[in-house]
Parts: sequence; structure tokens; C-alpha cells
Amino acid sequence: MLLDNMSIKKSDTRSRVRDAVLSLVADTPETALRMVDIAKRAGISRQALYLHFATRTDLLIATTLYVDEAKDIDARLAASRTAISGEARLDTYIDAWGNYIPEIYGIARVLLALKESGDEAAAAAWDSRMAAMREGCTAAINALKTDGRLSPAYPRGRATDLLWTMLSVHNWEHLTIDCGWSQKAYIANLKISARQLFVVAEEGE
Amino acid sequence: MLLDNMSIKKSDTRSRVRDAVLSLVADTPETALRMVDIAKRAGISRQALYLHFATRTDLLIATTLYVDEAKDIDARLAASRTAISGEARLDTYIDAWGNYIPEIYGIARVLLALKESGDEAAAAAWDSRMAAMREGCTAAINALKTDGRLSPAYPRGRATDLLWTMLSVHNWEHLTIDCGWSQKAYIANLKISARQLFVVAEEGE
DNA sequence: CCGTCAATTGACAGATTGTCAAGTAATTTA
DNA sequence: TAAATTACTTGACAATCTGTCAATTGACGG
Repeated sequence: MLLDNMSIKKSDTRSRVRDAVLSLVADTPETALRMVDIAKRAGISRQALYLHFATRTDLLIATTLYVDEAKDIDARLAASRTAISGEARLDTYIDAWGNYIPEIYGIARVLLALKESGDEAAAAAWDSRMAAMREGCTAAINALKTDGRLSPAYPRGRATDLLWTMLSVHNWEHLTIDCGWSQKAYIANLKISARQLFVVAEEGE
Repeated sequence: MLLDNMSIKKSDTRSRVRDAVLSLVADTPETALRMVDIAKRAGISRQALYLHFATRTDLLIATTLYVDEAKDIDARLAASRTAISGEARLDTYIDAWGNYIPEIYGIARVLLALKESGDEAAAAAWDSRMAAMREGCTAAINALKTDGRLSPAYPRGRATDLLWTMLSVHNWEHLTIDCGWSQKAYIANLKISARQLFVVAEEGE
């Protein structure tokens, strides 16, 4: 049908544009991507970008959501919910999220820079993603609490805040890029740290 | 003498401009300070800013250094070196740096945003400040090691990296602003966390 | 053959940084 | 007192980037 062709074609160029953003982000350390460069890489004119995305911010947010979808973040994070014990849940959550970060880091940097330069839409998009991530932290801490294995050093809310902070993209960036840790070392050390901070020995052990 | 008057007057306007930046930063959540607004607040014309600072980046870096000097960061961090035990040193360092962060947070945000938008001079200025801060982390971890109280969970370099990351401005921002922790709670919890992560019980206790 | 629609092209407004040249007002120097 | 110096002002302008608009092109379906 006609409508099908239209929507297919439309979404085709949209995808090419988002891929262009991702390819640019992968190629350059710049976070200040210019519309003209994105257009060039997508093989269309700069003005044509505005036929698909209202603003630069819109385009960058859409690209972020696109990556989330493509990498199926929801499913990967949800998998950690199947873990039986609180400890296992903490570990699998660190695995799931910690290994997700490098996949979104490129576009996340761009979105973060946009947020930090005062863009409210970008801030809202980023904060909503981080709120979703916090859910997993809450769940992991709650599971520990249920098992009676949550350290008494912090009330539940504080423990969640701390875990949430430890798992931030900025910390991943600092440890892997600034400190040179491998991804494997990052994951391993975060698991160790989280256990030291939040998990106490099982009762009657 | 003539030269004296000149340098006094010149440095007077320079100071007014830097104060204008700080006052703007305190007033607005914006990191994208415009030259015209800075000039207005300093009571001079926009173009006159360039008589004192070569570029916007230069001005913002100079303001950061000015705050460092005014708040005497060096002296405050150096004080932690007088602590006797490694444990005390860790605590006093967290106190010194952790309580310094809120004083520089405003201008630090601006410099960080500049760095993250790809400004190399801003990045160099920021990185050099953070390298200086890392020195204190290294010293604290080394002091613990000397006392035989450093946790075997991490080699010295890893422990330093972790402490350095924990004390980052981004983490302070996340915990106090995003999570709503008071400054007092921030300091107290960071001390607890650092002990849990890095300090082991004294031998023969 | 005629619409429709994505995309192109050229032009332009608006914001912002940075530069330049000419002028002004106060202070210093001779 | 007259000339020179200094900090600053004002107006103009280049360059860059985002976003908008109007006119046009080219393909494709019916």
C-alpha cells in the first residue's frame, strides 16, 4: 500500500540520520556535533534534517532512544530481576548496567553535554533514563534487605543513592577512560566495592 | 609611581570581572554564561572584557584559579598531611576536599561544561586541578598502606583510583543535588564508605 | 499526465564570539 | 599648561551555527 511505502521510506531516512549521528560520535571526541556534519554523513542536505527532527536536541534525544531500543536495554536490565538472592541480584545488575554503559557512552556524552549546557529537554530525557536505572538499584537493595543481608551502615534510601551514584556514567568514564581500567576490571571492582559497602555476612554463618 | 597605579587599576577591573562571573554563576543555573551578561554585571562594555582576557575560556579559567587562590585550597588540602595515622589522614582529606567542593561548585560546573563541549584549554585547566586533588588521594592511600591498614581488596593504584572517583565533583553533585543529601550527610557517608572500602582492622586488635 | 512528497538550493534572521578603528575622558608627564 | 598615555566606549563587522522559508526538482503511484 501507499501508506506503507511512505512510512517505510520516511523511517529509512530517519534511521540513516540517527546512524550518522552514532557514526560521528564514534569517530570524533567532539560532543558539539554540527548539523551540517550530521547531514553530510547521512547524505542529505542540512535543511532536510529539519524534515525529520524539529531541532538538534530532538535529533540527539531520538538517537539516544533509538540506541536504547536497538540494544534492548529494558530486557537486559529486567534479566537481573530473575536472580534469586539479593547478592546475585546485585551482581547481575552491575553486570547488566555496567556492560551497557560502553554501548551508549558515545551518545550519552553528547546528551549529557547538552543537558549541562542548560538544555531542558535534554535534561528531562537524561533524567528519565537515569530514573529508570535507579529502579534497578532500588530493587537490588530491597532484595538484599529482604534477605537480611543489607549492611546496617546505611538506611535503604542512602544505600540506593550510593549504588546509583557508583553506577553513574560519569564514574564509568572516570574509571575506564581517565584511570585506564579495562571494562572487565571496572565490572569486577564495582562488584567487589558494592559487596563491601552493602552486603553483610549471612546470619548463622 | 606610574607603574604601580597602572597595575593596581588594571587588576581592579580584572577582579570586578571575575567577581561578576562568580555572582552570575551564583544567581543562575546556566553554565552558558554570555560575555554580554558578564560585562553588564561588571559595569563595563562587552568589548572591554577583551582588554583583560583574551577569550571567554581564558576568563573562566582565570576565575577558577582566582577562587582557588581566594579560598586557599592548597593550604586546606595540605593541612590533611599533618594527620598522624593513615586513617586520620583519610578522614581529614575527605573533610578538606569534600567541604571545598561546594565553594567551587558554581564555577567548576561552568569549566566542566566548557571541557565537555570540547574546549581543550578548559580541559587542561580542569585536569590539572584534578591531578592535584589526586595527589592527596595517593598520599592518603599510601599512609594507610604504611600503617598496614590498607585493605587487600585493591592494589594501591586501584584504591587511589577508587578514592579519587568517589571524591569527584560529579559524585558530590549527584549525591547532594540529585539525591538531596545535606553537605554534612555527604561528608559523613563518604567517610564511612571510604573506611569500608579501604581500611582493615588493626593487626592484633 | 498529474499529483504528491521527499529532498534540494539559496536566502535570510538571530545569537554569539571575537576583532577593529575611531573617539573620549581622566590622569600622568614634561 | 600642553602633550601623551591609558582604560574604556561605541559602532561596525566577520565568522559560525541553528532554525526558517520559498521556490524548485525528481521520482513514483494512480
